[in-house]
Amino acid sequence: MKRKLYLYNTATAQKELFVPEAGDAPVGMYCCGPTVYNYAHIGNLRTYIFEDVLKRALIACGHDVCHVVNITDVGHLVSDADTGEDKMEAGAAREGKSVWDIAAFYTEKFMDDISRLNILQPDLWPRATDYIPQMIDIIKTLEEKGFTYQTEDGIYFDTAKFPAYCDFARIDPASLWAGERVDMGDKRNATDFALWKFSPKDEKRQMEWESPWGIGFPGWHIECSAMSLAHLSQPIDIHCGGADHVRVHHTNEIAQTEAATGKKFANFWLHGEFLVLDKGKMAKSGGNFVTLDKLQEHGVSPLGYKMFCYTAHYRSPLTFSYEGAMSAEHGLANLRKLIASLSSNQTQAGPHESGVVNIDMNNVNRVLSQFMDAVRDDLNMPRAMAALWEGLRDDGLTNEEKLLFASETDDLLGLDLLKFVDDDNRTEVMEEIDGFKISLSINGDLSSDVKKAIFEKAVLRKKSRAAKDFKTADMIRDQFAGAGIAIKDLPDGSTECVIEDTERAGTLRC
RNA sequence: GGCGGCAUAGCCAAGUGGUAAGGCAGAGGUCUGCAAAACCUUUAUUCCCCGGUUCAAAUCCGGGUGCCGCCUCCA
Repeated sequence: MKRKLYLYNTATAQKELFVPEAGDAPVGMYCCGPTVYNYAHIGNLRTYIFEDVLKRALIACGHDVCHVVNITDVGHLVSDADTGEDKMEAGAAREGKSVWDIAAFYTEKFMDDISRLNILQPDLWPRATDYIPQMIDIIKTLEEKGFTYQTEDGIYFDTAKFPAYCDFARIDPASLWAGERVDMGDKRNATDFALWKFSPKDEKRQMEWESPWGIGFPGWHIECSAMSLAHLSQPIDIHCGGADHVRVHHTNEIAQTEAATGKKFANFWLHGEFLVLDKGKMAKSGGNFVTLDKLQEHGVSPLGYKMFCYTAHYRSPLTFSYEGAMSAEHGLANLRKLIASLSSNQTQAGPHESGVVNIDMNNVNRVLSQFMDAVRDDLNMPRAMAALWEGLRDDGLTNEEKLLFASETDDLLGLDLLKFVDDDNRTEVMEEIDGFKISLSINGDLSSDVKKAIFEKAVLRKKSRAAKDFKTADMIRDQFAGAGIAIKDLPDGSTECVIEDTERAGTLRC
């Protein structure tokens, strides 16, 4: 049985009930992917995080999904509508490598980012350069139908011949002229765009192909039409991308695809808003971009950043700061600790008797439906996260019920919420020395020498405290802190030393 | 210049007519020699400003101010 999912459709400018085109067949979901000429910054990544939630929500609502994300490894021009350098070629020149090397390198980096963010792998990762024949076919069809014209530097789509051109972005073509920023070149209309570009006569491009019109390379927009049509049936159920794609890229995709096929291109169009800085947006060209690695240097993990993205709705700009991202990192750590505390079997809260499996699905479903209602309402993650916190603190649920609830929500969130539950890597060593109970909680392996040093110092601290020599006791605590060891004096009089980093702990000596 | 969006606590932000979610940070408490950790409690009479509609407005309307995005490669 399918659950209802409401999504905001850019094409109609309203929330609509999502209905797949083809009944029980997998939902076709096409997401515009990266241009692999540089690292992805966290603003780019925000969009893939939103698309991941969308995909997981579709699955949670009972749909199968065929998810396609393209890799743009050719044809993206640096500037000036359809003139100027190709991004790939520029990147290659910058780094002294071939364009193919550049593409391979940044493709791998991007996939690594996706994996670190715990984003579900797309079913297909088509690369633009593998679809040149399909692109040429579409352009040929457009030519036959009279939608194209040739200029000195390429084949162009004549937007004047596609009257619905302005519908999607709700633009007034006349107003575009007022901007005085459109370099017309030989184009007939400001909105016309290149389908095929000829290689420059005086230089050899690294990426170029034969075509009926001459040696050259494809325009940027045609690749998405070719790759989406190659793998998904038309109309595509859902087409996604960043908000910046509405006006140009997606408008052009719709024009060329619908002109060529005579059919509707896609039913639902979803767009993720930008991650913004105090002063404007994050841009690859601006040099102010933050990568996942840079975030980690500031103490924010990839999943901490994902958590940060969940604080805002995907259709709202989200203001980035390290402070804000760090608060999400803390929030995620608190969430995991809270969830881990549910599994410790010494506490048995809740209205049920201990010793039996304390799970009443009615209770789990009650809080889970609060969470899912928010998700199903156009992916309202801020509300969903609030529902998660409230569910975990609901007195009407047993720990087991809460744990199941957390596990279910994590299928949607992908935050590794149960990370601290059943942490097999952590070992406990307990010793009683001179009447003092000391336990070590170790994450990894620790040599017996270091263990001995820790025990000795911990005992010395206890003795100092007993003798009211707090100066010595506090000094030892500081030493431990310096070695990444947290000391907790527990209510039963014992002391626990929590070792997070065994390498740092190794610096401690007797 | 044209089009669109936003303005809610120290920070990130939900909330589109019925009396302000959630997270982070902060404060107080329990515990402690002091801490840490944990737990408990608490934090916007008010939603940029000025008018208006309404029994009722953060939410609707008009005006103003400020910020941002798109129109150019962009997630």
